[in-house]
Amino acid sequence: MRTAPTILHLDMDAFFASAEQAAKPSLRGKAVIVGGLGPRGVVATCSYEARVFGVHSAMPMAQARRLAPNAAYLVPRFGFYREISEQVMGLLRELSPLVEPLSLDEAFVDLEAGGAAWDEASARLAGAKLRADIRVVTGLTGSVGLAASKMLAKIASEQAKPDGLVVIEPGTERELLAPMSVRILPGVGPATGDHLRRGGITTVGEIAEAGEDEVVRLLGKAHGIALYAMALAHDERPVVAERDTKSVSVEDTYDVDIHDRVRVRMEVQRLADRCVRRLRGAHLSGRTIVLKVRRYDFSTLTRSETLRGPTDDLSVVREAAARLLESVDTTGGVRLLGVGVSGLADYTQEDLFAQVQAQAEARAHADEPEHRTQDEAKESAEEQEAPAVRRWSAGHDVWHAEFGHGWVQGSGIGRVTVRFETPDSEPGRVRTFRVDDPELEPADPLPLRSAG
DNA sequence: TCTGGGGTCCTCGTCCCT
DNA sequence: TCTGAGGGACGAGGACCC
Repeated sequence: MRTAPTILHLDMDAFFASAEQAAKPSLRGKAVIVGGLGPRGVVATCSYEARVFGVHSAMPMAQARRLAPNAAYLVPRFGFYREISEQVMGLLRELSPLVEPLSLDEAFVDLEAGGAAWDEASARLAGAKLRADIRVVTGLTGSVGLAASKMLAKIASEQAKPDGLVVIEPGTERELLAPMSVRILPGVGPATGDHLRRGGITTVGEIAEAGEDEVVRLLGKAHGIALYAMALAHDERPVVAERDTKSVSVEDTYDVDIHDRVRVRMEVQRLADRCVRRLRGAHLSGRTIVLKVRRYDFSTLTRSETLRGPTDDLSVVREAAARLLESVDTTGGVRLLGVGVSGLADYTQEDLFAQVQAQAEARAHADEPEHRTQDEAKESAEEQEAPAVRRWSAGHDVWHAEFGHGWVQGSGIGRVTVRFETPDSEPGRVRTFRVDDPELEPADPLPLRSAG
């Protein structure tokens, strides 16, 4: 255990919503909710103004609309968020080579490894400078936690939210943790929380008092031992810069349950195609094919098949997925289907013919980004469905020959409403066009800070 | 009032081999 | 040939995280 708070955890504040507010002056200070807008969508992130109404992440969108009917509802734009994220991660790497991104908006940094800090004062300084730099480069705010371990640094950044910096001084950890809910510990979700509560444990201090044997009895060996250590503020997990991908998967939730078996088969084939494209994009192949089915009643089952060797062959994955589907009863309807590949290798043992074919197909999809992260799948789902009639997604950027740069505020019954403004303009005017207006075209997001 | 998408890790049961 | 123990691979599901 290190003796200085030199592990930094950065968490961008309401990241997707803040990025949208920065890009769209008319949304600043307003309730903004980003997420799936379909009938089964959920909230990905919402602005602090929306949280006042009780809206929060993972809430069904229908419920959010009831709580905050006048909020701005936007579809996530992962490409845009990724660009901002890369700028932020760049700032983190200036502090240390040991940066562990957890998602687009979160990361750990080992300040000691980079020589950026060695004691509390220097760590505090590095954290403050980072927050200032993020604001200059992106215009957004991030919260910073500093502590002697990853777990505590994360708890500190949670306490710092929004737009703050909190240091947990070594030696004060157990005292700080004791009164906190067990849910603060990593790995304690609703189910584990319930188990502990039934055992009479609701706070971190009570886990420490109960003793390791009791916690193991309640939760099982691996989980129990790990959690007991966390409750004593023991967390030796290092900051790891590079992590190998363990699996690649795609899944779709359908607006309406699918009952037709033929359609289910077709969807599984489509998902297999998308999965293989992602796999090849990352130059990977895998041995185990997984089919996921969520039925009408939300019960979820998976079926998997392990091949003799790794593959990235489309027909092999398609056939395996189709075989797996035959063992699943879908009468009653399915709301979600997914196809995944695990047991990954960075090469295949297939014959040369398959390799050549793979390369040919990869070239056919050369317009896809080379490496995709989990966040990009949602985006690709939309890219997939290039419709015959142009579809304008709420929040996406557009260009109009006469009025210039704007974004889609809403669309329906043959009309699309656009607000014309840019990150550094005043809140703009709204105009409505026909969805097939030839002067209107999709546009790339503008940078949040003008160059120079 | 319903519950996304992409991941990781763990547990448990089964099967097979020694 | 039968029986049991132990371990590894595999398959399924649960929990959790962002």
